[in-house]
Amino acid sequence: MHQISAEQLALLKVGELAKRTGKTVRAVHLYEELGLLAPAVRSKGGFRLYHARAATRIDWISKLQALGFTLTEIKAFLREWEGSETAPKAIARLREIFSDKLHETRETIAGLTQLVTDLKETLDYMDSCRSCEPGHAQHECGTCGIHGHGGKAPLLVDGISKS
Amino acid sequence: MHQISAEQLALLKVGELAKRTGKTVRAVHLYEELGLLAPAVRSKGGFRLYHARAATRIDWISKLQALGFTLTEIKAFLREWEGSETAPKAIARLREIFSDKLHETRETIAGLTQLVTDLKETLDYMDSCRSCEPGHAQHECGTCGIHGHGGKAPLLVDGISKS
DNA sequence: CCATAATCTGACCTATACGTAAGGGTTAGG
DNA sequence: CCTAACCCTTACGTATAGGTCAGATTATGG
Repeated sequence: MHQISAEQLALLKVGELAKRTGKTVRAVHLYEELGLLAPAVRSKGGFRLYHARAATRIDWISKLQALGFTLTEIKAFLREWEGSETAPKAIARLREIFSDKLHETRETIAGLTQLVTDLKETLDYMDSCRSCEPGHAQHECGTCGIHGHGGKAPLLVDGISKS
Repeated sequence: MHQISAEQLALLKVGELAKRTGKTVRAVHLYEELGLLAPAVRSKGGFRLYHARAATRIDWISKLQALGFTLTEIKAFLREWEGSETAPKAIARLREIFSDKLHETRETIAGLTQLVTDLKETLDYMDSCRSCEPGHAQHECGTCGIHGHGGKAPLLVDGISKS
């Protein structure tokens, strides 16, 4: 009698799990090697079998990665979590980590926002290059006198000319 | 007569250049290996001597890196630039690259902004854990019933519990 | 002339997150 | 039973951006 439980019916093979999470099989294997994720069971033939929650775990990993955490750091969170005796302690630690990352991410956004401004200025500057005559050689850029702004090119343009 | 020109007086040794740009000497060396930057001259003993514009070049590199370009890509820009015959062509190409990156950066910011929202929600959720009794074990998180929101924990919290 | 700080070249090391190939079982369906 | 599609383990490869010696040479102020 080879009974199959409802549990087992819901189990996913690694390829399925990968597809659902947008990762590759190799990535899932890696997460396991690093101790971030383990299959619920193995088939008698050795296939990894996961239940649906594994996808949640992987989505979680992905989100942390997007926040800039490395897999090694993520592993550390898990170990800390597992090592915590009480819930309040565990949550407090996690809160601290997330709170720090929140600030960090805001700074990152601020930095990128500044870069967006720089890019826009740079594009504007380059737009005035449209009145440049095709006869000019590229190494003459910066000496054309076309640009009104006191001739000062933005760093993103200035940096490329003659070292 | 060992005359020293005004030009030479202004030259920087690699350590100086590094300090001014916030990079390490090794990084400057690397940029040279990759063809991103070259010293104006060498001292008779072989020391690299740069003029001030080298700092501009390095700042430019740093900015591009912050935008997510790799050194290899940056090198490609330089080669394209140098290979361009006319100024308009060269500028047009650069404009395209920057324009693309502008859009990409905006998307990156949007993504990070969403993550900031997620983090805030997650922190809020965790705040309600303060009423959690110390008696609770961390693996009980998610089953405490304290949190009002239909008990649904945010992914950033949910992902960490039992795989 | 001397000592100390800075530099030089060359070469191997590190960390991150997988990719890829090899050689060989396992599943599932027809 | 057979076969295609998957999966397994092992292990080396890749790209990025430097870090870190090591042994030798140069620059410089006293």
